[in-house]
Amino acid sequence: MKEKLTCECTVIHEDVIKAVQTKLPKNDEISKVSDLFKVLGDKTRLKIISALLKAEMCVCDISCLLNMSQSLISHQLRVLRNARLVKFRRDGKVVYYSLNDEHIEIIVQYGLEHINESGEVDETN
Amino acid sequence: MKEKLTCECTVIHEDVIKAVQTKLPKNDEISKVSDLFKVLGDKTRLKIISALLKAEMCVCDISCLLNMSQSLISHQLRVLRNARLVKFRRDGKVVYYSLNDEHIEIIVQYGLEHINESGEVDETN
DNA sequence: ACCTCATATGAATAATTGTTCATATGTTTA
DNA sequence: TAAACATATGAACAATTATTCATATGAGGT
Repeated sequence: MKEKLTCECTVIHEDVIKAVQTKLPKNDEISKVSDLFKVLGDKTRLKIISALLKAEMCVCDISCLLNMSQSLISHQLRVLRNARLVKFRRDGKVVYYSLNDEHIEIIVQYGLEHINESGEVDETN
Repeated sequence: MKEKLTCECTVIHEDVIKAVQTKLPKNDEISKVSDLFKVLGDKTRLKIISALLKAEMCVCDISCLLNMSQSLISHQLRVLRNARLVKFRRDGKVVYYSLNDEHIEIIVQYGLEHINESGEVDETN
């Protein structure tokens, strides 16, 4: 007879569960990684990142390039800064942003490969 | 004299903007990639993915393992299915899920490396 | 000291997304 | 065919997040 765990359903493969249980990333690692992907999972921010992959740019440049308000770009740059994806330097009134991490290019690159290989994402829920 | 573009601010580096402009990914590529990261940018889904990295599992297994309701797991598996991150096979009443794509492991791996190297994410807005 | 310009930010609103609850579907077994 | 169980799903609600608008900050030039 199978025993119940904390969930509402009968455990089907307790051995598998036990084996996997010990190998799961820690909760706070999961948190951090999902926060990272959350930051990458936004069109505006991904456009900013794509731009910064090509060149260091100031807020105004990015705003012009993407045709989005300065305020929006500034807000999103803050999110990118908090996630340590971008760094900045100040030169007089102008603040220049650039990417902070080589991983980002690779991650975004893999993302592109994935979508190019696996075809359309099914948007119908 | 500098000319105005569609944005509200004076263009500071028109040359940079023009150079970058041609190299940006297409809008629909940006959309698809950000959709992918959006899917990865959720703790529950990332836990499911982490589990499936280790073994094929049925819905009930995952639900038990993560101590989350069957309904929640099922909903999130649908999101993962729509994004083609997981595949499934049915065996009687039981539906087994597994990862659909080798990229995912690499992307998640890079995510982990990023967060381990760049220290804490600043949560203070 | 004042004006201008680049950037940042708080607060309000709009939009999206995650979770729960109730229930439906589909398969197996009695 | 009825009961039992695994999974799926619609609708409501809760929570989070993106965007806008108004305004603040901070630096440079006059």
